[in-house]
This record gives sequence, C-alpha cells and structure tokens, in this order.
Amino acid sequence: MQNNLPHIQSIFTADCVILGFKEGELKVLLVERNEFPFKDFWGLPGFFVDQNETIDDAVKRILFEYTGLKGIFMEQLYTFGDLQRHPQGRIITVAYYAMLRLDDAIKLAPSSNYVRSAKWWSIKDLPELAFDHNRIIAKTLEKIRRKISHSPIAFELLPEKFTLTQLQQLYEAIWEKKLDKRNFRKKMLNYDVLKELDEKQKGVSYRAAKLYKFDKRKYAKAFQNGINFSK
Amino acid sequence: MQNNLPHIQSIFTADCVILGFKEGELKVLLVERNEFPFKDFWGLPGFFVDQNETIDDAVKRILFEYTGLKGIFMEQLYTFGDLQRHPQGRIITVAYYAMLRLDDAIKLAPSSNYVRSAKWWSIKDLPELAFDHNRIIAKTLEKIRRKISHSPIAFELLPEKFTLTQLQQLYEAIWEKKLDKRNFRKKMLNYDVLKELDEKQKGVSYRAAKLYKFDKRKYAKAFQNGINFSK
DNA sequence: TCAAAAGTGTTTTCCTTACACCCATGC
DNA sequence: GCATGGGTGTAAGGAAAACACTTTTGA
Repeated sequence: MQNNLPHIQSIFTADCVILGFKEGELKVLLVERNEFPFKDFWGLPGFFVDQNETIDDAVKRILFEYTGLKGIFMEQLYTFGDLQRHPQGRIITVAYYAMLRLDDAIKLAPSSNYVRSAKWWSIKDLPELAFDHNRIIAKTLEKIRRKISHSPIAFELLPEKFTLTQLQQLYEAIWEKKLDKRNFRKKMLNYDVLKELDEKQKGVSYRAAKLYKFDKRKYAKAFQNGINFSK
Repeated sequence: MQNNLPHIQSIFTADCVILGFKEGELKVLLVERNEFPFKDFWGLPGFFVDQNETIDDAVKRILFEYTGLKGIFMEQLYTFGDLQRHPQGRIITVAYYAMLRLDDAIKLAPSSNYVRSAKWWSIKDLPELAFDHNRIIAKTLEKIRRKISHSPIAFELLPEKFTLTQLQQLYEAIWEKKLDKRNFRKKMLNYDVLKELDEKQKGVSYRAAKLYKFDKRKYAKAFQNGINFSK
C-alpha cells in the first residue's frame, strides 16, 4: 500500500454456494454456463462486484436476483486465488455460502445471459463443475459441519415451523451420520432455544408431529453459556 | 465471469496479523507507516500480491522478509471489502494470521520503504491503527479463541520445549480467563498429545518444571476422535 | 529458611450414550 | 386393523468443575 497507488490491479469475482434442504437432502443451487470458459458445465453462481458496493452487498444483490428473496442468511467462506483456477489467468474469487428455506415455492430466475438454466442439485451427487467449484462446495460442507455445532444455522434451512424429526434429519444430512432419536430430542429441547407450538403437522397419513419454532430470544440467552450441539 | 473478461479490475492487497507470545501476553507485529495514507500510524504489514503467485505464497514471502523465518504457521482469516476502508478507493484486502515462536531472537527486518520501523505490540493495548486494522486484529482474536479449542495451534506460539504452566498461560492469555491448574493439567495430559521429556527448565530460582513437547503423531491419533480443549 | 512456583486427588455434578416399546393417525 | 412415524425414560459411564496443600529448588 503506497502513496501513489501503483494500480497493480487484479480481477476478482464472488461465487456463492446457495444451500437448501429438501427430501432429507442438502441441495445446492447450480447454474448451467452458457459461455466460455467451461461452457455447458454446471457451476456456482458467480459475478463481479461493482466498484461501489461491498462484497456483502453484491452477494445480497445476486441472491435476490436469483431467488427473489431478501434477508437470506449468508456468510463469507474463503477467498480462492490459485493460479490455475481460471483458464484465462489468475482470477481471485471470494466465496460465500447462503442458506434458505426451500419450502416457499422459489422461482429460480437466472438473470444473466451467461447462464442457460439454474437447478437445485443434491450436494451428495454433483458432476464435475466449472473452475474449482467442487472444492468450494467441499469447503462449505466442512464449514457448516463445524458450525452447526455451536451456531443456530440449521434453522435457516428449515421452514419457520418444523418438527423435531425434520431438524434431526437435517443434522443427519449435514453430518452424514444417523443420530439417536431420544438423545437428539432430549438434547435439543434441553438447550431451550425452541418454542413448542400449539400446532401439528398436516397432511400426513400417520400421527402428526408437534411443530416447533426457533426462538431467537431464548437462543441469545443460551448462547452466553456457549451452546454446543455436539455430534 | 464471462467469455471476454470485462476487466472490471480491482485493487487488492494482503494484510497479515503476525502473532507471538511472550511474558504471558499475546503480541502482534505492527509496522510504522512512512507514507500516506495513514503516514505515522501503526498498522499491519500489508503488501500486493504478484500476478504469478498464489495469495498463500505471497504471505509466505512477506513473512520471510519480515522475520527471516520459513514454515511459519499461517491461515487465511477473512477478506475485507468495505467501501470506506481505504481513503483512496475501495481496496479489497485478504487478511491472514500467522503464529510463530518468539523465543528465537528474531531480527525484525522491515523490507519495504513504506515502513519506518516494526515492533511487537501487546495485543491488549493497541493504539488506533491504520485502515480497518483494529477490526482485523479483533477478528483474528475471535478466530483463534475458537480454534484453540479443537486445533493444536497453541503449540505454534510456544518454544519447542515448554512447561505445562507456559501452555496454561497461553490459553489464559487467549481466553482472557484464569484456568484451574489441576484441571488444566489433567485434561491436557489426558488428550495424549504431549511427550514428556527427561529434561527440566533451567535458570529459574525455584523448583524447575518438567519440559514437554507437542507430539504430532499422538495428535493425529487423538484427532480422529474429535479432540476438544474446552474452556 | 524463605520465596516462588511445581506438582498432585477426590468428590460432585452434569452431559453423553446406549437402548426398545407403546401411541396416535389416516387409509 | 395395519402401516407409518411420533413420542417417551432410565441406567451407566465419562468428562468437567470445584477445591488446598505439600514438595522442590535456588538464592
């Protein structure tokens, strides 16, 4: 950093891993590229950041353009700058991940002409993606596997009202590990961050489960003591 | 990302939070700036990344230039892109943190002419720094506070041979919290990641303590089971 | 012999784990 | 009435936390 900026300029982009949860599986939103490089490959939604917006704002903007949603949970993941990651030269990308509730009928609206289509993919069964996007998704998984132990990010992926079984399935999907139903419920209720509702599941052909809400106020209290949704 | 790169170019830098541990305190290496902006302010060592090196390599290079050391532990922290962080326009910086053993007499060699001097500061008592560097250091602290619970990064800051009391003081400095001696030792030895040496502290005017080494092989085993140096 | 830090065990409490059966509902 | 998931308790083991005194050493 010098007085007269030497204008060593670099190209950088932002890529976003948009996650959802449906049918007991973690899903990731991918786009089909319509231009070189990696034409016809699937990859993460990526974009340039304007000179007059923060990276966070740029990601919010793009999330809105793709999903029509605002206020989505998002967080910076990592910045990738390998020399080989882009065939046209070293392009640095700041990767983010975002989490949203897939229950609302989200209309996917790929807004840019470099994108042919957009689709939710099961994160367990991805093709070879453009650039280093497989690696970025792998790193996202590592991150959220750790993070759901001490942060209430799981609730970002669930409908506002959910059953304990849905919550458990989400943890199981992220950790790729079966959990004991009784222990899971005991522990989760013990944290005292859920609000039990006077409402039950509807439209199922078996005993309807109670619905719960995540309670931010309770969580704020519990957080002081260092909560730990351990495996 | 498009076929013909639109060359929306951005300036970006890398900044490095270099940490050491001495006299029971966490230290951070700061440089005194010799040029505008923020002339005469102290700040983090920052630098441009060449077009043909990865960000990691650039940080390694700079660490070597400043300290004469290679193989220092380092990790990416976060990428900061606020619009106001640099008075001359939006400059994105990728922040790293690094940890080294301060016991070796490290000769600080500020290599660049934008730096007047370099000095170790106690992290608890910092002046107002250039740019958003106070914030970057705060974020580093948050990160390592979490990270020392499940990673053996503490050992990066200690001499190769250390006493249990030194190790405890380091945890206490990072967590800003007194720990119980007996419980700390019991727990730490229980993890089975330390090797007890046939050697004792020298040059102290009281009962000399046993020296220990961190044992990477033992750690690798313990790691499988999900180690947790909890508070 | 004194000052300074090293070193050491036990008890209580709490969290984690393992484990299996009956219940409610819709079809 | 049957298939499907909902919902529940207890015992045992292990980790965490609280707590204070004796030992060693050099000056």
